[in-house]
Amino acid sequence: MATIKDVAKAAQVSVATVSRVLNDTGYVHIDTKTRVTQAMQELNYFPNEVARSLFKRESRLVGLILPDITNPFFPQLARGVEDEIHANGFRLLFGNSDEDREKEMAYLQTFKQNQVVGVIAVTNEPESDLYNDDELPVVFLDRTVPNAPSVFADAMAGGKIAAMELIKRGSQQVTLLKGPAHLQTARQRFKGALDVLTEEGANFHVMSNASFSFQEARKSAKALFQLYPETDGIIASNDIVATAVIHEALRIGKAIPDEVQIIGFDDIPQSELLFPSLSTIRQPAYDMGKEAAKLIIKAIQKQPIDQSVIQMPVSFIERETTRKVDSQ
Amino acid sequence: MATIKDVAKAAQVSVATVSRVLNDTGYVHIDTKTRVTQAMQELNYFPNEVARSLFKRESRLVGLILPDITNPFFPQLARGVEDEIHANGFRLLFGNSDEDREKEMAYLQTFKQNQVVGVIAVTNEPESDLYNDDELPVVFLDRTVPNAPSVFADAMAGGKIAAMELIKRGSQQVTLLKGPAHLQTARQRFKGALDVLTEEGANFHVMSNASFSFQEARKSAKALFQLYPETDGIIASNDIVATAVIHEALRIGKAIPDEVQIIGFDDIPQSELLFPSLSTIRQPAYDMGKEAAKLIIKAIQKQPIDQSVIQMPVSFIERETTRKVDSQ
DNA sequence: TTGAAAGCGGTACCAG
DNA sequence: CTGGTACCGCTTTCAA
Repeated sequence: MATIKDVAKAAQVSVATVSRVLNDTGYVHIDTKTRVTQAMQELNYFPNEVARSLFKRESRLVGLILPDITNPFFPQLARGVEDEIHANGFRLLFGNSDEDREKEMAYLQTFKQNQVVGVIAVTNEPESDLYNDDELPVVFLDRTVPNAPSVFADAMAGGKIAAMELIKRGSQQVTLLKGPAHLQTARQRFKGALDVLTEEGANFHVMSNASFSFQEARKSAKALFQLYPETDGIIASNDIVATAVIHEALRIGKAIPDEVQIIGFDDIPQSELLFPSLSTIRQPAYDMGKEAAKLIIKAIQKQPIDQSVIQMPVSFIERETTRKVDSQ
Repeated sequence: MATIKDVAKAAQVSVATVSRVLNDTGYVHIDTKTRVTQAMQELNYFPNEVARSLFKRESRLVGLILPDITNPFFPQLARGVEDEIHANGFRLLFGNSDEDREKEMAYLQTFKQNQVVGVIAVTNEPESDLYNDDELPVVFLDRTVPNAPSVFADAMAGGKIAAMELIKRGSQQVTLLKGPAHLQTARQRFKGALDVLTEEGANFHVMSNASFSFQEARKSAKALFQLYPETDGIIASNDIVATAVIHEALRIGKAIPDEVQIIGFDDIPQSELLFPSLSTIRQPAYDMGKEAAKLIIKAIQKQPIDQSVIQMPVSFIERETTRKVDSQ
């Protein structure tokens, strides 16, 4: 790799001058600029980002911490942030935390050691002092605390919509699958649905399924149909759980959506590919990632931020696990 | 952030000494070592990786280039490499290429500017001079050229197994869905299946579906059942395509697996969650990622590499889109 | 066993 | 308009 010195020598100028044309700062005669530019090309010169970072005390890197890229909700998110930061000349430093505080801390630490300019985190511990560094801009994605710069979906509205759509489509006996208690989104979804069900004076049951894993969800689904065989409408805590419910319904011969309607949350890519395809409450994951990236970029560039808490809208995606409204 | 100078001052030694205890190199008196260590703790000192990288002319970063993290096959790969490099103290610099040469080049360039110690790439252009840099170790994942350090699955064997399993399970009229011609894995799978079908003297058709996208695959699936209604066994070019085939079969009322058996490739996570769940040829994606990471780490550490071309085994995952062998 | 100092590849200030 | 140079934080001779 050629260095700035090599270029300076080739162009017969000082490194200061090369730096000037590189950064387009200060005066430099048009002719020498040409010479320098040529030298750069001939030597296939690209500035060493590390040296730059050292001097400036900041890199062009943004850190992203996700629980697990293998969980189908996160790739969309990741892609959204990556596209946006890439478009702004930043690169992504990435780590899976497995929702483990130690891991999270380790990543954050090394991110800082690499002088990242900002971090975007999907974390269960947004209030921890882990993220309490006023040197380093942080935006929380999907999971958050009040007033922290963050991007998340309107989970409560999602819960409400799910309940309303089920009722509108004629479910009389709804069962609510309550997700992991430590996830605020899950709690909000639950609360939204609960509120509507209560208001509407509907009959319903509540079941906890503490995990989003498919295997766990399977057990919950099985239990659900045994405990509440009269259920004709199910609000699952997310699409994975909804998938397990579909499986169980199919297995025991319940007709979907005629005997039982099912609604999920998230709209992960495979929900469309299920059979029957899953009606669900969509979170705009890709856009959420993008918004988070935009926020962090503004913070990095110290631009004024009008809105640092961004709630994204959710929407009902009607597919085949709910009845058509006309046909009820 | 405290610097090495701060520590030196606090411990009343020179920065050289601090550096020595930091890196455990050279002699340093036990007592001063203690003093230094204490000072580091008190100041919450962590070495600046950027400064280190600059001096050493290499970072602790590994670059990963994938076509698109949103494609369900890749998160597993990514997770495999991330886990392995993380365990070895490296961090991941990540980018989506969309199989676009320009993007790929841009990432590679900035990776180099950030002095990554190695890169792992899923690329269609492994032979391009893009990757022809003898300074920088590269390992190709999933897609490769002969003799380049790489990790990939035995696609040909996969194709063979798929064909054999279908025949063993009684399919008489197989249709082969041929994947994108530019992907070597797709070609190999196809060839493997073709060989077996030919050897066995089976009746079969071939259809091209040039894309792995679900929408395109849908069209191919539709065409397939129109053109070859007698088909009773389908080898799809991957699981996404197989999913589309399942959909179409279900839509037109073909019984799976009784009237038509279907086999996919990859074993992406959702294949298990389909209904009926998909029988498929599994690629050990997570392990492939891990192996690639191990390879790059060896290269980085200049350890001897006995095997730089690693072919991973594939396996038949029997689920519900193929008949049971006993029951035929 | 320790410290001084050069230097990694840039940037930016100050002089000229 | 251009060059000299100090410095970013760390590592590594070299000498003491």
